[in-house]
Amino acid sequence: MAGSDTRRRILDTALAAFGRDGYAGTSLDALAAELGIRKQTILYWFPSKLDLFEAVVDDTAVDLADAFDEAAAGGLTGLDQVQAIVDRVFRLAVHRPQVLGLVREVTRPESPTASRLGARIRPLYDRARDFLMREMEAGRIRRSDPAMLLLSLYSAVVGMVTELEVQRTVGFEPTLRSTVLRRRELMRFLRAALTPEHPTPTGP
Amino acid sequence: MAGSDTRRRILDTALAAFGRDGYAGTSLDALAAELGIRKQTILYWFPSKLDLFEAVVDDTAVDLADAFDEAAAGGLTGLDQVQAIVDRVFRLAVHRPQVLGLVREVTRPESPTASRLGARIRPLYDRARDFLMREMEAGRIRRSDPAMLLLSLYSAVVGMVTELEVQRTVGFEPTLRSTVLRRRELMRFLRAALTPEHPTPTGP
DNA sequence: CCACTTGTCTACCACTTGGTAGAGGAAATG
DNA sequence: CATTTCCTCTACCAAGTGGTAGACAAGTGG
Repeated sequence: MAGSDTRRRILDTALAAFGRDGYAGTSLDALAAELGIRKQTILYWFPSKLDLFEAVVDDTAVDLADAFDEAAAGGLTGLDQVQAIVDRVFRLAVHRPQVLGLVREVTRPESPTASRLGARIRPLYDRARDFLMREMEAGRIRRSDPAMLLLSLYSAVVGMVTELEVQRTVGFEPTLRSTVLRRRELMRFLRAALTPEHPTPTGP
Repeated sequence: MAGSDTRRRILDTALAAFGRDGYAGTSLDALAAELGIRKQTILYWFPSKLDLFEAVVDDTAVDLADAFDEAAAGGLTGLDQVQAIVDRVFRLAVHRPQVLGLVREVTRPESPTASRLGARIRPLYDRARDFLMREMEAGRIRRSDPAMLLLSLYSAVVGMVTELEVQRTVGFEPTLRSTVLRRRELMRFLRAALTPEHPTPTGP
């Protein structure tokens, strides 16, 4: 069926539009124009604007979960695992920056579905927290409140990645070099923040 | 003149509305209803919606600069100065959470005035970067790229503070206790991230 | 060939949007 | 008193909003 392709195209373009202009700032007419179709075709596939938005969010949550899984599959520990995830998020940010835009939009307190992505992401959150807890026990990560630490990490990473997007819109096409630089600096920051006070108990 | 009071009230309520619902998500009619006046009164004081938004941004920039100045006035150095600023930002977040909401809205790449607050804040940014550079020279802060470090700091702080708002909307009225906890955890995070590898040269 | 489904379209609707024109009250100013 | 200035209002408007109804073309299966 050829129509499924339309559905897919709508989802992709809607992701970019919602992430770029926000929910309220995106009109179905504009979205349709961008797609080269009529608004009514969108409403054929998704009964309402809100339904479309929720579908986009669900779709994106799957992508995020996949990326996360992929980065966590290596069975790394401590800072190496953290680094693997940061790398993966950066790769996502470079290849599909819209995803991060949507995350930003959807974590706005008054987002039409403030809780939706949250619910979808919850398992990832729990896994990350458990991971931090385990690594703290093992002395590979500085001991502190895992939930708070996770929040700090999340803020730092998303903030840095968002800033990449800002730079892009302002006109500075971020070079591959500058992106690599940012990622490296962020990792130095995180390493410094996460390393236990007394070095890993490997020596005598 | 009594009208100036109206202007003030419009600015305050608009700040909250724009910060909460974004620019596109805020309608002049809704804003007027919230104020108990007619939309045309708003348009009397501000010729257009965009003008109003820019006025709000400028107004907020002044507040931010003041808070920043106040926190920097003590002439502290190193991590103590950083802590003073974080404390001040948190106080702002607790007393006037709308301000942080607006910062969030205005730093969106496609914000109608993406560059405006940026321009207003630029001096603060430069001062902060210079401060970091000086402190690095003095060995009181871990050496790294000051601009990047500042970005990491900014992300971590704003992210943490935003999360306060998220928590509030989800229903968990953040207690004073939980707020204090967050601030403390953030400071531990930042201290860990900023402390130079070799302790401050105070010993022999 | 017919009945039915699928997908996209045109036509339209009620409502909201930002914005204009100008009436009119209140208060200062002559 | 008359005039002017300041402020808020009512009355509109054209353009856009999300959404409904239904025509129509292209399959699809019997």
